[in-house]
Amino acid sequence: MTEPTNRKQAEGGPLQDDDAPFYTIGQVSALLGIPPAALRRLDDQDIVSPERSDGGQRRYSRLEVEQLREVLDLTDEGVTLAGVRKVLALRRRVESLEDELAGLRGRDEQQTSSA
DNA sequence: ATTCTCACA
DNA sequence: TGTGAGAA
Repeated sequence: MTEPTNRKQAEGGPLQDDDAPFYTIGQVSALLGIPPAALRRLDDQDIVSPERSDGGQRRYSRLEVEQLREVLDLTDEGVTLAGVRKVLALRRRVESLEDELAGLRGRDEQQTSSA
């Protein structure tokens, strides 16, 4: 294996490895090449809001860093923060609809196979 | 040394 | 969006 396969399989919630490692705002800003102030803006605008630890400092997870990359792609293309928020809302909407569809599909398979 | 909030241009 | 003051 060339990659650290430490991925959990069946976890009972949003408590995965991608949510565990927390980066400081400084690390993330260096990693993404954007000023800390920009990260704080994103948090204030409810686009990517990291958890806070002890003294109220932002702690970014891997997942949030990835979300940040997506946001940067959009803003680089000229999408405003308000627009990004809408894109994110639509993205969540699609996910929930996909889940709902998966559920309906499962129910339908029961009927179809017993018909 | 870092990060936080708030304010200003 | 970037910068700086002042506190933690």
